[in-house]
Amino acid sequence: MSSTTEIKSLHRSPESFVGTSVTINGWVRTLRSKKSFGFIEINDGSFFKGIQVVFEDNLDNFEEIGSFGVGSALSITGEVVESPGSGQSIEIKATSVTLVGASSSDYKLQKKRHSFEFLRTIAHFRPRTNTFSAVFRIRSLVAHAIHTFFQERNFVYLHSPIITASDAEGAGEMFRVTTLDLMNTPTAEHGVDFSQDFFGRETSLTVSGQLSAEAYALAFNKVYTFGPTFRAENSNTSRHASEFWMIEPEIAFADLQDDIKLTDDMMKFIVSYVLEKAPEEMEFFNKFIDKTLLERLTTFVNTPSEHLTYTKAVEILQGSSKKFEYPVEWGQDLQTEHERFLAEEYVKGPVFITDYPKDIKAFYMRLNDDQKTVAAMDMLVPGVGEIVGGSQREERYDVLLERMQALGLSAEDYWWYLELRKYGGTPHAGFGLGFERAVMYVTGMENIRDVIPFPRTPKSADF
RNA sequence: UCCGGAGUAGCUCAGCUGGUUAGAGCAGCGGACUGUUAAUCCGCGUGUCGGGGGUUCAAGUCCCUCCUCCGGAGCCA
Repeated sequence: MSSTTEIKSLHRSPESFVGTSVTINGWVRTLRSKKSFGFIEINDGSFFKGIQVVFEDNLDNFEEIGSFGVGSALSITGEVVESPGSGQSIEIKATSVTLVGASSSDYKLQKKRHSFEFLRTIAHFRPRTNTFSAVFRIRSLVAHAIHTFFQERNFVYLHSPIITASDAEGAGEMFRVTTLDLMNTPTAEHGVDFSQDFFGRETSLTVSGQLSAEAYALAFNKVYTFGPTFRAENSNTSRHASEFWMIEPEIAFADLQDDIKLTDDMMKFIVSYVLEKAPEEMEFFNKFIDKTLLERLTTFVNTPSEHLTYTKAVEILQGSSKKFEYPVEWGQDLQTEHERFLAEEYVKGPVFITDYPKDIKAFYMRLNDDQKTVAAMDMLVPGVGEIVGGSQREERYDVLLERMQALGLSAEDYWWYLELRKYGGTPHAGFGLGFERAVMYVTGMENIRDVIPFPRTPKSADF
């Protein structure tokens, strides 16, 4: 195949291409043909914008070109010229237009506006639309930003296992992994005999890599995981998916304040990175998806984040004149309406809530000196809500064991996790960032299904 | 899972207190047009009215049930 030019490079330095001949490969977005000439807008996926191609009746397949449908794959060679039209600075005057892959008139992606709901039903075509082209380029950039952030700070990227032994994580319903014949399962005294299963025990898809990350943080000091996680919860919301990606850093010799600092630095790095690398996409989101997006993101990057303790947050909520559906009471978890009020109305920006009552938080979170709260933190952002959840981990063997016993957890199941506290344990902390929620925050997209290429949610695993 | 809303043409939607041949815009197709930008102008076609059951002389419209989707809540990231 002859060398091709990416449309992105045409847009980034148009002057340098004027007068030269280029070949581009891409898909037809719109095609308008007239009696003796016509226009093709073609997009190759390299850039948010496509390029306009002019074809005239001196081409031997002029008639045929006029009949190419939206979605056709074309290879076009031509001269880059300054455009006499007002919509673009340059265009390509075609010397050859070759049909690589035909489309047809029943192509589902029409040259008109479509609802996101409809586009979800044609998930294989939606990356060819402006919005999803931008979304998934940003998603890729956010992933790169995350790796860059941690690698630059000498964190080790840990691949935590995707198949895990069950009952060792305790973060929601899990998808079972088995090779047993479901029509004829071997049974033991108390149900299915998992000793005959592939791994000789009951296994599931991971719901969190945190426990693995803790072990590795106590060897490498600074690690992060970044991979898929699975929750079999019957959650039907715009913020939950059954399969999603999570970033879970873990740092040793560190406390909750270090953890918060890391979270804040990371989030600001991601936002700055995307604003710098994808200005066209971000302007598009600001114009068509959320008109306050750029203002919100630049404010976030340039403003120190707010911190509130849970206790203080409860006081604020109780003292506000706002009427809540659920009453606010110390000891109760904050409801979505409370979190939204704090982030969207009280702080008007991202806010860290720390030191929650121990009874509403996980067993591994470090007990504070007041014996009532734990060193936990949630980062709440306007629009998305909880985007990060983290904590300083309980490093004291006896305190951890006591806490597990109080919650009825088996020390046997967590034997290696407990051993980390017996041999060279240190104060350490970490957090989990929902990758898709970060993408939603950065793009302004409101439904998690629209920031995942092929989303898995309850009752939906098409494609 | 709970609460609320919706499902009618390829898409977005209208269709009144049941009434006989179910509508519009857009997309598509055909034609016109020397510079379009979601082009414009003229012409053309399009339906298991989400599935099943029921009430009725008659159901897109009323009732029951199931399914799916959307918004909110819970669970969380």
